[in-house]
Amino acid sequence: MLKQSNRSISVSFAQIILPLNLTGTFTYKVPEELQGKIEVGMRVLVSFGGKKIYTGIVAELHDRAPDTFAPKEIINILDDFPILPKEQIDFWNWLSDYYFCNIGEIYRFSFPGSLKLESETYLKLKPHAVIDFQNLDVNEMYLIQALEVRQLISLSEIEAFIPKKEIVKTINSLIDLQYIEIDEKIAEKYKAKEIAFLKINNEKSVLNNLPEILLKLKRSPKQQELFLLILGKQTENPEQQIRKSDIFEEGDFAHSQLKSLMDKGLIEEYYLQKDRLESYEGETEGIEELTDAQKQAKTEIDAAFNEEKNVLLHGVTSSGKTHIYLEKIEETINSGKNVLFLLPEISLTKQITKRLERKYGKQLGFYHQKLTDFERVEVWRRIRKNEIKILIGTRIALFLPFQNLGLIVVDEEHDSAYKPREVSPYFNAKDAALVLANFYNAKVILGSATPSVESYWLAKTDKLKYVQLNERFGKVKLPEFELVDFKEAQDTKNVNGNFSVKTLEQIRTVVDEKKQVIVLHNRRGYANVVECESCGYVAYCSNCDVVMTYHKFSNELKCHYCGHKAAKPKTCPKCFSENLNTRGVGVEQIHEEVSRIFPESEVDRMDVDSMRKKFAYEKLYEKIESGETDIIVGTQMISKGLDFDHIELVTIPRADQMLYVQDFRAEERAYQLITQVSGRAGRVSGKGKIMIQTFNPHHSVFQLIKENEVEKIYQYFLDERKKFHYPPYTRTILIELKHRKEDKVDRASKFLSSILRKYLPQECVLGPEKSPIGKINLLYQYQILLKFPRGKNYTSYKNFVTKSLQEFEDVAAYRSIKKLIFVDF
DNA sequence: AGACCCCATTAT
DNA sequence: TAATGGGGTCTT
Repeated sequence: MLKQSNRSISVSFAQIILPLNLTGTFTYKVPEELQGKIEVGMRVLVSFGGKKIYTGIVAELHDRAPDTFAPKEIINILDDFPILPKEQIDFWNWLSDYYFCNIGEIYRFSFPGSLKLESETYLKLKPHAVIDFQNLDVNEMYLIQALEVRQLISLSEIEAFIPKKEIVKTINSLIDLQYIEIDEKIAEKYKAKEIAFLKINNEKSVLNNLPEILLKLKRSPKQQELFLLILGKQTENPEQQIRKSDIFEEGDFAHSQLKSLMDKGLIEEYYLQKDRLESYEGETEGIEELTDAQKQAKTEIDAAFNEEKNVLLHGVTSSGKTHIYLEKIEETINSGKNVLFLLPEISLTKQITKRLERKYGKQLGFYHQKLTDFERVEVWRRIRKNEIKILIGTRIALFLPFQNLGLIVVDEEHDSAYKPREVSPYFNAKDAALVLANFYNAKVILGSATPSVESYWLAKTDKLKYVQLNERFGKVKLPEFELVDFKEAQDTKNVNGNFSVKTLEQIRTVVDEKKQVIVLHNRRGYANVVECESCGYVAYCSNCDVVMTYHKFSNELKCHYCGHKAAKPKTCPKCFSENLNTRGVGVEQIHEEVSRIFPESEVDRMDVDSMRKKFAYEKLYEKIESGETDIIVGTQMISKGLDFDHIELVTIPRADQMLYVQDFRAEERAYQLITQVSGRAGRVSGKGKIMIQTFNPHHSVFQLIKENEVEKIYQYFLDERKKFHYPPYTRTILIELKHRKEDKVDRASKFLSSILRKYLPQECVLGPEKSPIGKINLLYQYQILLKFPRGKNYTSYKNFVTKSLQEFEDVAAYRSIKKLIFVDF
């Protein structure tokens, strides 16, 4: 009876999300036999375009027949249960809507590749199918015959003997006839990782006949040695499995020797499946008790959560934000819910991971961009099966199929790695986390020592609960700031290269005490520009409108935008003068200088270029931890994750250059970078010192940092933002148009902005103008900036933007123009 | 994204 | 005159 009534809800059509960068979802017909089984969130196989078969996701089931086209049928369902929870589908829809990106793009970005089978899907004969060859056409016959010979055939292999156009028709017809089926097990590209182990075959009889066996092996001493090694291991510790790879690592054996032993029936090889994800196996331990200040903060968080409010936890460096996270994580887990812990980059997870590992062992999972696809599938499955209680991951972890999410922690919420501009879809993981949590009815803690101005504003306007922690753990003193007037130092000739004598003396003092020094210089390479002194020639990138940066270490010129490399010219390519000079100081040069001034000290460099080699980061990390390194010279990289006990001085030789970037967030970033890197100093001793060299010691940002009055600093930023109509007082959308032909983008951008002006208030549309970097990778770029007042109208403004973009799209001539849309950037 | 069609440029 | 390739269109 129940089944009957269920069936009366007609679900003859489905909206399918395809892994393609196309607008919207696609309508397919649900065939009769799938009608009881299909559910939203399941994966399905559908054919799209010519012959291609894709894995789509059911976004919606309905019975509204389309009237402008005849929908194709869904070929098959791939899951018994929805692989994607409802909350995730809501989340995808929100992202697509809010960030003007196609839902298929989100699907492609967020789903492990091997869960999206394409034309490599395999077909097989249905067992016990009785085939009536009389009624088959030629293609169907071919396919059946091929399957009788080969058992399994992939879709792409079928192309060899069936015309492309006929493939889908043939398969569909044979599936209809119940002759063939899609082999799901094989179709899943994912395979569990297997590890080879060895054991003595029939240990009892071997031990009984040992003398004989050894005699037999007498003429092959290597085999005997190998045999005895394995036998020894097995009898010594029968519980311990013997890994094949360990044996070959321990002794100098050849695989042929093992094979002979196996052929003689003495040794047996067997395989065990292994999780790719290494889990911590050691003991788990409890959390240390909170300090009074931390307890107070935690109480405030509890209160906020009770009022259904999310939290901005603003805690100075070393105040023990992690302690508080751990408490809340513990509570969430105890209440039966799961936790997502977001970090800007996975490489900085050392400390938090160690602490969580010790406590939660196997219930902890990791998920980030650096995992292989198979590793991703493993984590995906474990989350799906609710086996992971805490997941530590980067922004991509937002897309895992959480079952019962109770808390999301966004650590270092200000970090720009949460909104990279390089990869689409262009979403801000911090904002997305708030929305995702809402769908799951979960709570969020945004944590940072230097919150973004936007988050601070949300907290101050009561949209987030503001919780502060302003003393360092153990009441350790905050570092002392000193602004060094570099102009004055120059005038009084108290300068050695890029350093004032005063700064150098301080470095000397700290190094002599066997403490460590950080030198921050946030510019890659050796020099910005290579310039000809005679004719003024400057080396430009051949693909971009930027000068090439000189890297002395690799002796080449690099373009930091497209990656183009060129040899450093010995003479000027224009006038052949040998008078080539460099201008602009990069971190390599600072490193060289510091090494020269402190020849007996160990000076190391830390930037993306020197950390490119595998384990370079880990090696340097250890070197610093062990105290071998005296002075670390690096780019912004050093402001993250280097929590060492013996750093007592941080110097920034050319602090001004951080402020002179054409970006309304430049000052905010400078503040964050300086504060973050300062937090590395004096974490234990409380004797940290920061020396900032500047030509403008009276600049507001430096003065405010020195004063260290948080409220004043943020008020300053907010005032500036308000004055120039920037976020959080407005919402911005940046539209970037790119094309190889400059005149075409120029015209297109003018056209698009004229459409936008038609619908939107004039003051909301700025531009078009040539982007600050006019050409990257041979593409000319123009931009239009939209600024909208916050408030209810935003949605209607956004709808007009969508409408304008559609009108723009309608012009055939402009369809080849690349459009990038950045919301809230 | 990928298949297909149309048309222009180019080798033969 | 055939061949190659770029650009544009369409896919449910």
